[in-house]
Amino acid sequence: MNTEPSRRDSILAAAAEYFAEQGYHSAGMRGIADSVGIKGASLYNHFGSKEEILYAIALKMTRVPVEENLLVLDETGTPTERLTALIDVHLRHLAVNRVEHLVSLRELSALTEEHRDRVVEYRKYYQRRVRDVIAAGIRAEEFGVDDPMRAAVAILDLMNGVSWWLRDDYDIDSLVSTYVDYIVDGILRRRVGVRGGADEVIR
Amino acid sequence: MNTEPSRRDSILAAAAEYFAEQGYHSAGMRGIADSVGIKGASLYNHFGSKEEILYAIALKMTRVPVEENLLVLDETGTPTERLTALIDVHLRHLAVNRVEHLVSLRELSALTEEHRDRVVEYRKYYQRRVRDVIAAGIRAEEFGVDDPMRAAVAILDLMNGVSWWLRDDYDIDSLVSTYVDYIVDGILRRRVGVRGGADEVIR
DNA sequence: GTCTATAGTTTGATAGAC
DNA sequence: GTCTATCAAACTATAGAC
Repeated sequence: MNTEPSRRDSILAAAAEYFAEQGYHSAGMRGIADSVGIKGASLYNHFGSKEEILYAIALKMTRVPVEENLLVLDETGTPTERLTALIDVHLRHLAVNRVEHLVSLRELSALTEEHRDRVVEYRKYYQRRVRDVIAAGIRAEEFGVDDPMRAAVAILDLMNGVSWWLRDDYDIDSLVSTYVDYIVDGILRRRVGVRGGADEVIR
Repeated sequence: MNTEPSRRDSILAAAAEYFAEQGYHSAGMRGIADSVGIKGASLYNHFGSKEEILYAIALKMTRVPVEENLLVLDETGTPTERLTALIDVHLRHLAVNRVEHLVSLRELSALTEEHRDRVVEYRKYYQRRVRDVIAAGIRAEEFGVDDPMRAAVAILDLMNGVSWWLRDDYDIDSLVSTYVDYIVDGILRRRVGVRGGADEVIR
């Protein structure tokens, strides 16, 4: 098995770093090529255009979470357990791919309309799946919120905000545990069983 | 009193719209000028450079909140009351200046180092003030979180995330009320007085 | 304060040798 | 697949007439 990163992957990694630091439109093909150790023109042997590089990054950061993170929602368990598992994998995936995540959030408007639509579709699907597990939690009387979609948007904003400030030396286990707490026991106000419903707990 | 917007203000509004839509580096001086109804060269009678336009937008969206929003933290009241008031004014300010807010969040890296430092300083100060009122709430046994700074960052990510998706016809009163709930009764797990502490309520 | 005209760079992308 | 050389276009910013 070959562990060498392909040239294509090297380009994507260098471009993501560059786009994150300077912004997509400010970063030039020559700069990206420099980081990889080749000349600007050689990039076009691997990608048809600069926008296709951005699209590859954005697609990876939206399709992979849909295909991998969402699997934990299909396993057996209560809505609380399944959502907790999703928060865990979501934040860990974000932490491992922090710059790519930041770029795909921030540079969405730089994509062609067709590519942007594809990316947005994945994001909306992810959002709906989060909404659905929240709705299931409400029906199971585990969660105490009114509007599952609004809660899903808030929760995703909260988690994705991490990509703006996360540092490499940050303790991810601690981050995950805190954010599970903020979301499941906090925003969604997980009910406590015998102690009564959320209405008694709050206000 | 003159209610006409100055040419300078018209430029800022048009530029913010343009930057929000296309991104700072992609938006050209000609396009901004077109929106205002003048030629590109005329912009330089009002701003020394394109970057100064961005700086004016970013500065307005960081200095004004510090000078105005934070006033509510100095009024009398419990930490819960003061933080609730801050969430209210923060979200309303964000809603009124949505595109400027989005631009100043997203295009921070396009500022010169000196300008970026100034903007970041305001943001950090704002963050510290939020942290402080959370810390006061913990001491008063109103809030049940461990790390006030981490909670402050999360709360600001949650609120600022709104600028990515808010639409003009959104019901702001409802938004404020939901987010106060998410934050004060949710993330910070406001204690309930006689019913016992957060330890009893959660888990 | 706005205009026309343009300087001076830099950009994304292509052609063709090797 | 990488290189050198280069094109055409777009950019920010300036000069100078009005």
